[in-house]
Amino acid sequence: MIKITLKGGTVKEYEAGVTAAEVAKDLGAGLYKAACAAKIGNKLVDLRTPITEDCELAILTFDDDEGKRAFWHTASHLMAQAVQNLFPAAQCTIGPAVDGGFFYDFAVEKPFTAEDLVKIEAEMKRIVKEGAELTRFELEPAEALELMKNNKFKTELINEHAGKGEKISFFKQGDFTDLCAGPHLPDVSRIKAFKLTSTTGAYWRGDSTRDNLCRIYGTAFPKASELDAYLEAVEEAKKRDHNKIGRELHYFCTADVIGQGLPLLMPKGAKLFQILNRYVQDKEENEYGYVMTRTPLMAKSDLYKISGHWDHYKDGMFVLGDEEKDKEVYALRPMTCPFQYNVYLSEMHSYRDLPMRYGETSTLFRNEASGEMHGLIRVRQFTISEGHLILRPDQLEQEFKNCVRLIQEIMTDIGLINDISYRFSKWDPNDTEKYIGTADMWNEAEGLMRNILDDMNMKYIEEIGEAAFYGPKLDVQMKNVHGKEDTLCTVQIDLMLARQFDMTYVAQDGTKQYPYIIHRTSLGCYERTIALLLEKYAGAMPMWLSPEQVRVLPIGDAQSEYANGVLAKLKKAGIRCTIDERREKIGYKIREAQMEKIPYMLVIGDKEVEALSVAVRSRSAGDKGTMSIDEFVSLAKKENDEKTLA
RNA sequence: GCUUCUGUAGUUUAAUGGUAAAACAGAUCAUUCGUAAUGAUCCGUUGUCAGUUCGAUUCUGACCAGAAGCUCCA
Repeated sequence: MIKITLKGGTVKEYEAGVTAAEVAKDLGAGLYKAACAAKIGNKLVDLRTPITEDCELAILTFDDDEGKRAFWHTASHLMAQAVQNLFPAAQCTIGPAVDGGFFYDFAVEKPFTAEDLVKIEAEMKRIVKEGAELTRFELEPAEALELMKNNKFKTELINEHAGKGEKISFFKQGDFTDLCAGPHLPDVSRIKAFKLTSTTGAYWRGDSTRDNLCRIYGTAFPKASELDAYLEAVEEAKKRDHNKIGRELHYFCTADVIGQGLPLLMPKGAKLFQILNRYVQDKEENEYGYVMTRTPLMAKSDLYKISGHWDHYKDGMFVLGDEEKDKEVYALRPMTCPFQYNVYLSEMHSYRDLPMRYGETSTLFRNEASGEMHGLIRVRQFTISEGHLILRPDQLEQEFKNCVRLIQEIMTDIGLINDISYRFSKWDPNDTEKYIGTADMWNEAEGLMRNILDDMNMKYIEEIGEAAFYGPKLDVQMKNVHGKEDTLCTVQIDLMLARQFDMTYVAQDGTKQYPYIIHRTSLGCYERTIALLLEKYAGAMPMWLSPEQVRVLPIGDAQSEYANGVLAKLKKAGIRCTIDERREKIGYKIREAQMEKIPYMLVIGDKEVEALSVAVRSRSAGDKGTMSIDEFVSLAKKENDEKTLA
């Protein structure tokens, strides 16, 4: 007999060799029916796994993240089976669970169409009705290769696993067998509600030089109502898409003749940019000891050769001129680093001068691949709150922490602090081509960063191969309405580029030393942040970020003089406001202001003129009644100055 | 760059191998109105370039642009 400790600390005894499924059944029929996978200790296992020794056991259902993934993963096998039945020539490759569902990649002659998806769904329904059990079995690599000999993709995977001396595990349901590590549901019939959402291209193993596969995305749930709720939530989220709302509300637009990835900020977008920019610059200068630079938007290729960009990033740069023909070739800058380094290089620095904190509102140009552009989130020209800190090694920790603190303060003020996550982006030691410097330097830089992050008790995920070519990064990540994650801000430790540029300081002992460098952004890329703010607030910007904060709405011409007086008072108080003096009904003017999501409307009629007051309407709370002009001005000013987010 | 899809007025949407429709927006006129749409009149369009055709917005191709995904993202 073995002792199994369950959730909540209950201990039960079972025969050795009992499976997790059997334990679940023993605990309750409901739990058994809902079980998707299990966890023994910290190890995720299939429900069929026999348990041979004392352990902690958790039965995972669809409500657990890992249970969901097993559910979706099984759904992907179900889909693969349906595809195999309908398109026998389609070769299966891989099909994992992802956030919100699953996909499966197939090698096919002709990509699937929307009609094909409908047929595949119908076939899946038929299979579910039959209700095949899934069974797991293992083979020696040679046997596995024999079984999958007609599938070059599976063969490649088997050979890789075999190289590690592993047995090869398979899952089989009905007549469909797939190479897979699991875990899986015991039975496909549990997958009651599913939808195939889209079909797209994908590369084998994510490598653009290899086979182009056809991917089908889908999602699945135990209940139809859950599926409906999910699909509705996805639709709702899309309504907040900055690319839609930002254009509708006239924050930005694009023009075919100007080019891809080159959005135009309209007056409202430009105003929001200015609000954020002034706020960031003031904060950096007044609270964090930055000095500003203003450096050129382009440079000779020589500069990028020193920085390493010419070797590591030339494809991503807009080069002006022809290297073959022209004596000198220029390129638009894809980053600010070497420009600010040259500011540093222009004079001698003592250890007493450090840290030097250079900030710049910096416009950059990156020649992104044509399929990459997305609204304001991925563009070819953008402006970031750039900064480089030149430091002595002993200053690294403090300065790094301050960079993180600055970011956190800004994220708090603009209301995104609870929407961001942190990523520790490391180099890939197996892909040294992409990086400069030695393994020792990388280990040192990453060790320094890890210590600081842990010292700050920061929660972060680690990602290999996401580092900059010159150093590790702490990336501040945020998801857009489509669930796609992008980097908002970054703080990077660079022990390498000071050497490339021969940047030095004179130490206490008179020797020349190489400084450490921190590359960082505080608010990140303005365009991207504006995009994510639009999505966060569905266009209804908090007062302090609203391009137009108050609109004065006189009911008729008779109130014009008084209304303009109110406008002047607001302007004097620094409130961004306009007046709508058109001869329209008040309901019409209100509707427009409401749809433009202006925080406050001030209705002015004879009563207000008489009482020297204003009738306040808020976009969220509606008619708030009348108050004196001064009362409203101080209320508006307070909300603006305190950066109220509600 | 790759896969799939899309492109009709400023915007949202309709229709068609044979003169392209509506709403909103805009302009003009009238209306001076109390918390989400006053009325009338006018204005304006098939992304671009080729091809097929007597005739193309419709079919085909290329290009341009947009969407989702892949790849990429210093």
